[in-house]
Amino acid sequence: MVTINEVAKAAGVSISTVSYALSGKRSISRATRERIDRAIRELGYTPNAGARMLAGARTNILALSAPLHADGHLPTHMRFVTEVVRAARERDYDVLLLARDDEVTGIRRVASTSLVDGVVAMGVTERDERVALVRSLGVAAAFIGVPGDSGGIACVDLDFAEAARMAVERLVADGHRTIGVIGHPHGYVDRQQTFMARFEDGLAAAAAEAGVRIVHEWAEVSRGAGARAADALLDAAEPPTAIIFHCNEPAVEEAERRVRERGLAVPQDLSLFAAAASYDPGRLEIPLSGITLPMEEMCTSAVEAALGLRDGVAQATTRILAPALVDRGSVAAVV
Amino acid sequence: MVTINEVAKAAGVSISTVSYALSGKRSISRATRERIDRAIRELGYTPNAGARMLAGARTNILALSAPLHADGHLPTHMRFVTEVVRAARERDYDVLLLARDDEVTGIRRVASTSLVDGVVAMGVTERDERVALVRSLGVAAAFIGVPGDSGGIACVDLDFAEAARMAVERLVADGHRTIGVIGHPHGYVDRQQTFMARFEDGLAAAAAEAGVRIVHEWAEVSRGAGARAADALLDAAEPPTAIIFHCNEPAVEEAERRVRERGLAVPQDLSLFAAAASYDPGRLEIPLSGITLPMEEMCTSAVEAALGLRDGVAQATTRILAPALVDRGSVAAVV
DNA sequence: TTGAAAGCGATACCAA
DNA sequence: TTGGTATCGCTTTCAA
Repeated sequence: MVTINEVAKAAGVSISTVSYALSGKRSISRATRERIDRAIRELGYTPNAGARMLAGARTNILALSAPLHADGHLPTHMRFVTEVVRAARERDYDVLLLARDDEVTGIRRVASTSLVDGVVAMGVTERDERVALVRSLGVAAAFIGVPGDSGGIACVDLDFAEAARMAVERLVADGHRTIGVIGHPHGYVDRQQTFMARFEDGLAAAAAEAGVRIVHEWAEVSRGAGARAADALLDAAEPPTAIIFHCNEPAVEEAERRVRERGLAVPQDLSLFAAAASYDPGRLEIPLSGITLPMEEMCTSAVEAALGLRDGVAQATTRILAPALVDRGSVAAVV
Repeated sequence: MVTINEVAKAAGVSISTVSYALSGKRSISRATRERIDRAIRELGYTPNAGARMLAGARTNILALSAPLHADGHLPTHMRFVTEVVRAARERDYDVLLLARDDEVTGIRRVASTSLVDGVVAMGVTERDERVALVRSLGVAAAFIGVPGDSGGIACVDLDFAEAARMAVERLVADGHRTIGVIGHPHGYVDRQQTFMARFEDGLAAAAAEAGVRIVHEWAEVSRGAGARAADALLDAAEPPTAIIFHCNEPAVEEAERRVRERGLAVPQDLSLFAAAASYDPGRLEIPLSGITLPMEEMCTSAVEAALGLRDGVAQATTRILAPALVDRGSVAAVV
């Protein structure tokens, strides 16, 4: 392995000069810089990561705590993971993946050994044990999702309450008075994934204000659950005239198919709205008006927060992203 | 941060003794060991990762090169990733995820800086540039999939040719003479994912030997592709009496639904077989007889290979796993 | 069974 | 603009 010593020797300078040439932390004469660059190129030198970690203060590695549940949606999960990797790489960071029951203990391990400079946590719950953990470890961290006790830690999330409100208000504006909602598997609520409660609160508040009725169904992960949820809503005595989807893509696809099978035209007979979609609602069989989860921004923001907090978690703040509603013609006035 | 020095001081021993107590590389008296353990516990000591990497020869980090294509199946991809993480963690290794166009260049980066001890590569293609790369870098590596030029490198894969042969032979044994095959998106073939050619070769060889006809369709990722493929097969002048699925779960689900819609009973009217399934064919709407991809074993084997090769890539070998056929009643004799 | 000390390969301070 | 060198925290050889 080529070391900085050999480069220095080859370039006829001291190792500190090579180091500074590499980091750019002090000015180097043109001639010296060129000699160093040539030596580096010719020798094929790459600085040793371990030595850098030890001597420098940083590792240029970020940990991603990515818990996956049995009823979780793998494509959604994977998109978050790859977006975090992208954002990290754009900042010259590598990502260490903590998964498979190692999402919590792994944080302690990699942080206490100074393997990583920061931690990004996804799949955040209301009483997330990782909050206290990163606090006690004093490691820079950012949560994708807002836990109950978020004081002093960095979080980023879509404004789910506002997303729900916008969905309801959009439908109410078109005269809908009974609105169906198909939600994620109920396990999401049970394990207190934070966005669920905030979405539900937003729904209830907006519905109360507008004086409209909300009918709720939950689409489990099993095959046919989306269709069954749609049936349950539409078979009711007073069926909704609009449905808000707050569930994963497979359930939406099934529901759309069932709607079509029932001979209902969208939006003439039934309005559909995708809320906080982790997929592209514009590419469904029936493209849906709605709000898409800003994954890219969420992950970018989380990575930046996890890297910026060099002095610990104290200065961190919560960032709530405003939902953007895109109209695709799946919502219309009640006939 | 607590260092080994402080532990040594607190325990009243030298740092080398502490180090050896930690690594277990030389025997320590019971009394000394207890004093050290207590000091470690009381001080909350955890060895510094950077220092370990620098002084020791290893980093306890493994890189996972995980290319993802537009037509790739995210759940399958994710399962491979998590299985690699599991296998790595069981061996006290962490996984650094290389993705998002960094699957190749990332290998060079993490290997040349000695950030990782080994590399596991998935999504292997026939002429995979990562093969030459790991060879030139001299980094320990293991491929999940067998590239064209696999000499001297570690690979592990299911025996796709044998899987195809078993599928054909199973159907032929029940008298099927025209067999339909629904394959992965054709992009898999175009980019030369190695398992595709081997599967196709096995199919062709087995069909030729048995003197039966193979009719091929490819299910793209678009919605409805699985159903269309099934229709294309069943609408033919001489429709197959059996279908082998060598595609992802969504396509299989669609095809099954279409089969049902066409009023065909399985296996009375049509036999179905899942070959090299990345999902559980037993949990489909119509449970399928077939061969499941042994992901767990593949990933475990890859991780072990990537870790075992301490002296470079020279002693690596290819490991081909035998397919296991499980009968679930979806195949029967032609009427 | 234990200790002293020489590295490992960088970074960055202090001088020049 | 550049060089010398202490330092980071650990592993491992060599001695005792």
